[in-house]
Amino acid sequence: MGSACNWEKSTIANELIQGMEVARQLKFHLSSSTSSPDTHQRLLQRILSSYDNALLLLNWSESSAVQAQAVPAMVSLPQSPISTEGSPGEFKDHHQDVSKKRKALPTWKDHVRIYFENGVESSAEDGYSWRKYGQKDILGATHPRSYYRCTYRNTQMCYATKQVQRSDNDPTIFEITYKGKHTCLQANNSVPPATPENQELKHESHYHYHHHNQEPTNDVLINFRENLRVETEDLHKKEASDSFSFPQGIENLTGEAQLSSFSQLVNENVMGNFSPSFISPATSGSSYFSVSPYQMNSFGQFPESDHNEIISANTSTSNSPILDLDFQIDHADLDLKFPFDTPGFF
DNA sequence: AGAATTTGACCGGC
DNA sequence: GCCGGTCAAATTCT
Repeated sequence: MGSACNWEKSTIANELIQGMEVARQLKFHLSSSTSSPDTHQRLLQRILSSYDNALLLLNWSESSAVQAQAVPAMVSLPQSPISTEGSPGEFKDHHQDVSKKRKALPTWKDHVRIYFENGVESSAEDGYSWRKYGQKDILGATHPRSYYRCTYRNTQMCYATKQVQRSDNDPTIFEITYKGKHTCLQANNSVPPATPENQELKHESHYHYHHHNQEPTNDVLINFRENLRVETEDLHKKEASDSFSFPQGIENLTGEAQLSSFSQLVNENVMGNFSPSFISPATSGSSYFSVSPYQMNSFGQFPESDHNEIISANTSTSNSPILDLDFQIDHADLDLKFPFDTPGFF
């Protein structure tokens, strides 16, 4: 897959860019008397993760190709070349019957931090409608894990799911694991339903909510800067080798610098890694820039790897969650060949 | 009343 | 047998 190659390049670039951004942020924090050593540690960790991921991606180039071959049916699977648990060829026979067997869906994780800013907290919202279907106490975890699936699971056969778990170490961080891509058409992005994260927050954190009813447009970027800070963190290497985190440093830059920084990222093909979903603060939600994943192959259409974890950030742009199955892989190409201002695209 | 959430039971993987 | 993930009936919310 040629596109996969481009995708890898950009992903590696993303990692390096991210590392740089976080390094800048760390620099900023170091010169600030108010920041805590804890923050420094975390930033440092993130920098290391970024570089780890970049290196990992380099090493994984070959194996990802192998993986791609192993899953021929996964048309341009935007999966992270980094598979995860298990070796690349270790695909189980995926059953599509709705059994209780674990679904072999591509997965990726996000870490979303909730911040209080001027009394307004930001929470996670990814623009999709989720319905909680379970909660479990996880061994070794202080907080229970919540399970959500797409609201339109039955009506639109959308098998996207996600798990939300509050971090033990930092209660302000919610680790979100997405599985499967949305195949539903949640046309009413402007009126997104309540989000699980918010529920989490509502019930567990007593955070305040700030509603935004905006389309995922550029305004979002502005609101993003003003009202929230979201953080995606790299997970363990094997989980998030293909992660992209929104530049942490961005909030520490001055207004224009932020936008500049952001747009720079967007322009630098990172955009391709953004999924269309976005903030959709609309509901109970507050604004939150979710890093969302998406554009994975639809569960029903392709057998998917169980261990493709991708972290992608999203910007939203499209009303159609199902932008393109190749969205991530071909994002570089997409940028070049598919102007977002294409009539009818939005 | 319908939708969403809660929660104990069930199932499969390890 | 344990654990994580899902189901589905009961409950709560809108």
